[in-house]
Amino acid sequence: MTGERRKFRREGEEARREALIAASLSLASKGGAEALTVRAIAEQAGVTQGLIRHYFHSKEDLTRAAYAALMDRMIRTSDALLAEAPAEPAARLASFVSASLRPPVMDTEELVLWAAFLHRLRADPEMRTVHETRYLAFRDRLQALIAAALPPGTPQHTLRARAIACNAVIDGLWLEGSALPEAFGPNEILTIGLTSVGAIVGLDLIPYLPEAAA
Amino acid sequence: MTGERRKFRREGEEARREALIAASLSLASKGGAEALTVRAIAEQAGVTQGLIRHYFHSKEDLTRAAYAALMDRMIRTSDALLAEAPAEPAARLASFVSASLRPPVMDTEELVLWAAFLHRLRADPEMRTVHETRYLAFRDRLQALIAAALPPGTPQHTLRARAIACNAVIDGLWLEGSALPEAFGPNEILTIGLTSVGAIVGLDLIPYLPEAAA
DNA sequence: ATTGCAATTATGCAAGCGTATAATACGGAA
DNA sequence: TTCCGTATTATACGCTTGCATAATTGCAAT
Repeated sequence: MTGERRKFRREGEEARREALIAASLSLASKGGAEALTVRAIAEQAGVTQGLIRHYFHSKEDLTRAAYAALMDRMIRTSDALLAEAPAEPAARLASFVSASLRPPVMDTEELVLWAAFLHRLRADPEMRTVHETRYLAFRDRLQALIAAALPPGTPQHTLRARAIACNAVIDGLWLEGSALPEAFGPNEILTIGLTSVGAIVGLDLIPYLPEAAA
Repeated sequence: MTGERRKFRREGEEARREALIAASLSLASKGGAEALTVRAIAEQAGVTQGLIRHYFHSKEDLTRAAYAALMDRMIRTSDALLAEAPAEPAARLASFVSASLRPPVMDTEELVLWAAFLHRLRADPEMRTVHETRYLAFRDRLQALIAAALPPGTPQHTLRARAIACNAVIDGLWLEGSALPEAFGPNEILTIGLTSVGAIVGLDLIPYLPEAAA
């Protein structure tokens, strides 16, 4: 007669933390920051809300962990791509650029997800650190790719400047392509990305444009 | 003895709407989207919260109006700059780029402000339209500047592609410079912006680098 | 089987949110 | 000076939020 108490299984701490983080990212990618309520997260993870405070100090703590996990996932995805990329330097650079300007990276949900955490960077030093780490990780990879594609002996400050610039084009195109997908033709962003990264570093990357899908 | 009812003056509808919009933008630039509560907005505007619903259909309606006002302000600021810019095409292009990569445009508060509205673009078609309008307005100005600086007869699709690319570099540098100001040297972003926009359109813009402040 | 611990659920609470509505007082019209 | 429309304030309601605490139950050790 009395309230039927919900059955449950005991999972390890690690599994529960991962599930809660995954639930947070899933919700944030669809509904932005406002979708991140303890009740919604718990439901998505298949638990009740009390568990959140059992495994995380606060909801903000979970949010930070989710952001760190997201940044980590992005870096690992990128590294996995590079592991399978061609060996030729210019081709490697082109694959890196292309991958950033195509789904699933260039995608409205990905933009929403990123934006969900963006505003917290201002006041939260820990999240700023995570953000900076990821930004530098990407830029360093880009700089290594650029260095490999240019004549040896190119000065370090030139490499740094070009990496910052290329990273900026990619970020800008990603942002605009994700926010206004219908404003651009198929492959337009991709073509422009390769062209302008090529112009900045002084290479022709257009031969490496992947064959299109329509 | 009874509650001292607050004194007030009757302002026109226009003044009150503007005050509420200004209050919204001021709060959002410091505290992001979560700072936008009807009570905080009303206090900042020097009124009580009931007035918001008197002049706006809902808080969401006020938010939309504030976003539109922000976009409008950005465009008018840019146009005012161009009105005072030098006549020579390359110099004009360089001033446009420089202005975007310096305070008060490149600024953490400006980024927070922008991010406060970003997540609403997903589900709100009206705000998407406003966003698209501003994006295209900027890009069109950039494209006109590029066209003026290049030989006449440059094909339209080339101009479009270069405008999209330049806009992306500027956006990307603005984003990164606003989010991580301490990660770059003084004028580094500015120099990189002029260099890479120059590389994309095929001009040398470095001579137009404004003299620095340290 | 029994026990004991902690993982998990259930419940409640105070605060803040947006919104609705009623009461008030400003200021132009007469 | 009075009066009236409405701009403005005051108050309250219902809902959701994050968090705290108490009650339960799965499960490993014995």
